[in-house]
Amino acid sequence: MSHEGSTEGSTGGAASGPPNGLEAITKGLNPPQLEAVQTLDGPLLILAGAGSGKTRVLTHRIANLIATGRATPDQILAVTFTNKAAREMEKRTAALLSALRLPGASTGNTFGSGYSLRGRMWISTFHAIGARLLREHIELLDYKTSFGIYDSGEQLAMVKKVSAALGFDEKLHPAKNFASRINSVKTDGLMPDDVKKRRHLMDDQQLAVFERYEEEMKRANALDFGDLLIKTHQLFSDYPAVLDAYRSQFRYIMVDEYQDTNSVQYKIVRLLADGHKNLCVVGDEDQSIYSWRGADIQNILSFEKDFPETKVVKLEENYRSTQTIIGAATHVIRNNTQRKDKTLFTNNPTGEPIIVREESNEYDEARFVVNEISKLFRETDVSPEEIAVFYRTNAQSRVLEEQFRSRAIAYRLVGGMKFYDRMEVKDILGYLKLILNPSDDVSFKRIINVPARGIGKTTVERIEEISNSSRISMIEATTMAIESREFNSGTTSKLRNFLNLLLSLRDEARQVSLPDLSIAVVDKTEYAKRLMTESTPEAEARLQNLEELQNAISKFAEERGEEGHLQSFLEEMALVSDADDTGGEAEKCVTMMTLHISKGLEYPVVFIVGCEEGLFPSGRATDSNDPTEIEEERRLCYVGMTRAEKRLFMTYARTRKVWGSDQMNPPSRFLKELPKEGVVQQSAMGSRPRFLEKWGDAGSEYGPQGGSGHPLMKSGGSPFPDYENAVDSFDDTASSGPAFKKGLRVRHPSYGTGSVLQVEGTGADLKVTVVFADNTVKKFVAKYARLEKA
DNA sequence: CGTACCGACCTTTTT
DNA sequence: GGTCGGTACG
Repeated sequence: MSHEGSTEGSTGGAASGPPNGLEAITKGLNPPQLEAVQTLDGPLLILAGAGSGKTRVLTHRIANLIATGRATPDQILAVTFTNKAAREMEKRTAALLSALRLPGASTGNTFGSGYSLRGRMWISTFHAIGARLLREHIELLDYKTSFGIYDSGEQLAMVKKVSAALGFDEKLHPAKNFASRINSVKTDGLMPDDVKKRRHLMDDQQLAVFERYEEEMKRANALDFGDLLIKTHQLFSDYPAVLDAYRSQFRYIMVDEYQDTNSVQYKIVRLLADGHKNLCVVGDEDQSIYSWRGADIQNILSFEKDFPETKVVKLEENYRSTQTIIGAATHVIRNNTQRKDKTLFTNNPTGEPIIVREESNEYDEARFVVNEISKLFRETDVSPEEIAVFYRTNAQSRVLEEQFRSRAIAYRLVGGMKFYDRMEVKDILGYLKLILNPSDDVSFKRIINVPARGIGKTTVERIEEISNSSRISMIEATTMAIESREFNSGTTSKLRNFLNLLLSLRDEARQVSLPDLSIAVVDKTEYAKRLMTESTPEAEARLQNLEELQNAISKFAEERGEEGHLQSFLEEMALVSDADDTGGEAEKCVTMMTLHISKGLEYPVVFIVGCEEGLFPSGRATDSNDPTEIEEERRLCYVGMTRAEKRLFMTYARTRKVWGSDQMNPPSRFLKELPKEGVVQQSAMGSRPRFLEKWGDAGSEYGPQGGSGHPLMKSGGSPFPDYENAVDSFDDTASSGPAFKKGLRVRHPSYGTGSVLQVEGTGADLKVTVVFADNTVKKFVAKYARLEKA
């Protein structure tokens, strides 16, 4: 932030550097940053701690590559993890180059005042790059250039179709399981033939579905997310001429967030970089949080082995956060074993203490967050867009939203339920997809009777059967069925009308612009008309969403000009997922998002809510007790904490409604891993002296902070209830936090209701013995058992 | 064939 | 508490 911004108008060239006032490129960089920016040839590994100016180094390095004449913008390939990061990097590089007034800087597409790299430099995600390359060359792999991209929902629909066609019962063999199995092998780059050689990866049924799935995807001329990478790799490995062309084009390659690359991405990078080895990867093993989707932390841990000549630069100075925050985050991540040796430090001021806050339930927790935010508005000059709230799961946003709304504080959600996840939007997109790609059976099934046109389930099933048995698309199957008089005259005429509708829309697509086409779809399908006759609030909202979609399409077409056609729009819809730049909404809003999405961002004030065992770390991680899963959760905690610049709040609730019933979870182990220094423990439930003993001497140097009117625990007090000893001090009538106590009536999701027989152990080891109605006696580890008060 | 209601299952995290 | 699939009825 403070170290940002490029300096203009410097004169004279550095001796080692290129001409034309290059101090702007090197100015204000610390020694390791400088080294990274000036190491241009050969393999380079940048271990960039959180907030160490990574993006700055990358953009300056790109500028340096261009300024030294090593490469023109289109000879640089920069891969980022999200589209947002790509845009950010592009913007900042362009600004820097424009400030340098480099020769050639004005030859690009220049919009307004800036130097634009759009269309010249390759900065985007692996998936987007794959899509772009495949658009160009996929005919080599026997697909059509108009291929569609299936998101996870469409992929699941396809798996369902296949699974049903093979006669699997959805109850016994949920398509979801097949889909996740398929995705898991595909992120490792494996296709059915590979799995045949590694039969431990799938059982016969899974393999059968996988094979048929691939066959059907091919016929539908559709690619899933995994395909975008796998086919790109296949293109390169099977067609050396293509590989050679791109090898010579991309003379310099950079990969950001390298710790989150999966094995296919790794192979693609290797193929491209193998000739010149001008490969720079940047990452931080402590921020690897995507192993569940195939990211392999080994890629970064063994980079030096893969490229023996590698130069390693460590960026360890953090410019973002206070010493307190860095100290605490470091203290937490130190508990991980899968790390490189890297120590984050900062020269920033000590700053305010971290507040750890106990609340009785998730509503109080949300109220606390909102109260603190109002207080910040009142007492400091913090503005809404400087505040972020992070949570582990999207479901947690609801309660927070309620509180924000009730206190009239503007907020925005990043990620989660996306605009184009809405039914009506997906319906219209379904039409658009089908127009472009008539073999897209998933879209066909989606819209054949939307809006309702009297084509029922039986008819659709019959069409699907024909499609399956003749291995033809459902559109073709429909035509065939009509010709062979499959259906009665009523159904036949409805089907004819539907096919004619599609034909006329395809006609339209050839003649009119993208925005006009989408208007035509809404129009000719009578989609909007039906909604208008409904005149319910829901229908009203849907109409508004359609309008919003129309606006998005118009905006897209306007921005992209020639490139703004149907295909590029659909591609963008499939690949851009962060619902981030929705107009000016970001202004004056508090931001809420999952911890995962927060990676790469920074905010002066950060709240991390729901710090409880079973939620964060997630239940999956705590249940499995797999140390690698816990370590990944811990990295997630580290990521979240290091987003904060000045203030950090971490909260937990004693009870929380999960799936409609109350659960009691102990505070997150990560809270226990915080240092004593610089952390203030607060509880909204009054002081409970017994808790204080456990935390020991401690004593923070900070005095108690005002806790929005709540009684405040003295710093040094343990927030971690020792349930057994705490029973007495809990006031069950005042707080909703029940403790296990002999005789307490409890309910278990599978065993029903019973009463507590015995309580032993403390904290995370607390065990509860319960006798149930049918006299069975069970002993639970309280932490894992989903016991609730009956 | 369409709609309205009931119950199962659900929760990680995302390109 | 919310979604999706299944079922019963109009």
